[in-house]
Amino acid sequence: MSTAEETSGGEMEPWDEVTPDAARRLLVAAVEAFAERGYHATTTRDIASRAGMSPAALYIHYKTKEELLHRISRIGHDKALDILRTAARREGSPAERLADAVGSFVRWHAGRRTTARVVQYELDALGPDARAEILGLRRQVDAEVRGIIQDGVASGEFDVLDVHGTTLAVLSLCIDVARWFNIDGPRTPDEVGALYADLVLRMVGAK
Amino acid sequence: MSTAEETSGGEMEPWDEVTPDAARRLLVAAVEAFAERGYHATTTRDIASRAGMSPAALYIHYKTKEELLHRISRIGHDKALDILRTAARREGSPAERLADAVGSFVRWHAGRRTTARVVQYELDALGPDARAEILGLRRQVDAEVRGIIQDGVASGEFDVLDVHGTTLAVLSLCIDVARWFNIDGPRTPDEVGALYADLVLRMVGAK
DNA sequence: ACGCACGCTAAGCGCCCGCTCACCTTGGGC
DNA sequence: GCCCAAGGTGAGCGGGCGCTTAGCGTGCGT
Repeated sequence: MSTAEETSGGEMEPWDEVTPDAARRLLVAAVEAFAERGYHATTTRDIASRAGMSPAALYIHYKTKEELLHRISRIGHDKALDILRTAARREGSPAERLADAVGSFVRWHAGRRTTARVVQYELDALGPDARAEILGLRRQVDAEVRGIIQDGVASGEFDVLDVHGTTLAVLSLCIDVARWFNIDGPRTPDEVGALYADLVLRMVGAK
Repeated sequence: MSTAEETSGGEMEPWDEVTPDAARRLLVAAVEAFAERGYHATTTRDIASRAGMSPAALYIHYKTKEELLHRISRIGHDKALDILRTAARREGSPAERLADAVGSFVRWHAGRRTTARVVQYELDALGPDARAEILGLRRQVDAEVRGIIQDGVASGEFDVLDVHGTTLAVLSLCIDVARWFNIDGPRTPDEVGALYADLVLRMVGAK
């Protein structure tokens, strides 16, 4: 439960794929603004001025304010899914894989809290189509974690009565980190990741 | 871990204390609107029309839209705290008290999901003074749960390394129910409460 | 050397927001 | 029967919203 070889706390900004530079600056500004004040309370003027540009500049790179949220949400969910897949598909016992998955997932939610907040809590601000796309990614996230837990149950390593419910609870626990985690607080993302990995192993009754 | 004698799922509307009748109808309308679309995305016209009144009627009973949120948040936190205190101070072993606390707290977050959503997720929309008042209530919520866990550790019934961190995780798990719970979904509030009480007893290593 | 595509800005349009105000009903006390 | 407080309405205010448009500067291909 202690090894932390995976990325995730990795402090590199994952927005490198967004080009050109001005579009990326606007997107990063939007992440900060949405995380601080919420999507609906954020104005396009606020986003533009954080990026050092005029309000109209936003519309050169994005059709609407909602497209910004959609792009952020899409990239964030891709990253979260990638983190879980990497942990789920490494070699090792179900307990090791689950601890790795929870540890890296929590480190991401804590270390990249602004992004995670937008990704996890602003889903309802998306229109129906974008929302449906993101919900598809969430089902894949759920499937990865459920897969690990099922493996542990099948091998007799875990003791779980309600696999779906426990999966939901594990993900719920990780996701809520984005709500309460404070970078100035007493815990580092690594510490929270380690604590949560331990707690989750207890939840599944790992031997 | 199975007994569920406590209230909390109790379906009586807790808004009886709000008078006169028109003020209560406006407040209930605001809870629904805030829960569905968020505080900032909700208009005063929407609240008033849900209550069957004109937009101006709102300002007879409340000074501002924010006062509505403040009242909702205050009453909701009082209720949540009351639920936890009742469970924490009953007689019984730490494990029984913790299971009761988690069970009733979760049943409230699931059964009264609209209120819980507003209470737990719209805190940042309050001004500094109201925010500080509510944060004080949250510290009392934390203290109640921490107290039970500390009792269990002291009596040797629980095995917990990080009491503060585990308390945070337990509350976090319960609170996030308000985000994902769907009244039309496969689980009843009672079922989720029972599942979560079991999971939390595992988290604290209850004998 | 020059044109023009591209990235950006200043200005502003139409709309809807939170909130106010002048006025209208209604029901109980005398 | 009359009055007035309490509770309601319709109209509308000042302002800020998301977004558009006309035009400007600059760098690159030729």
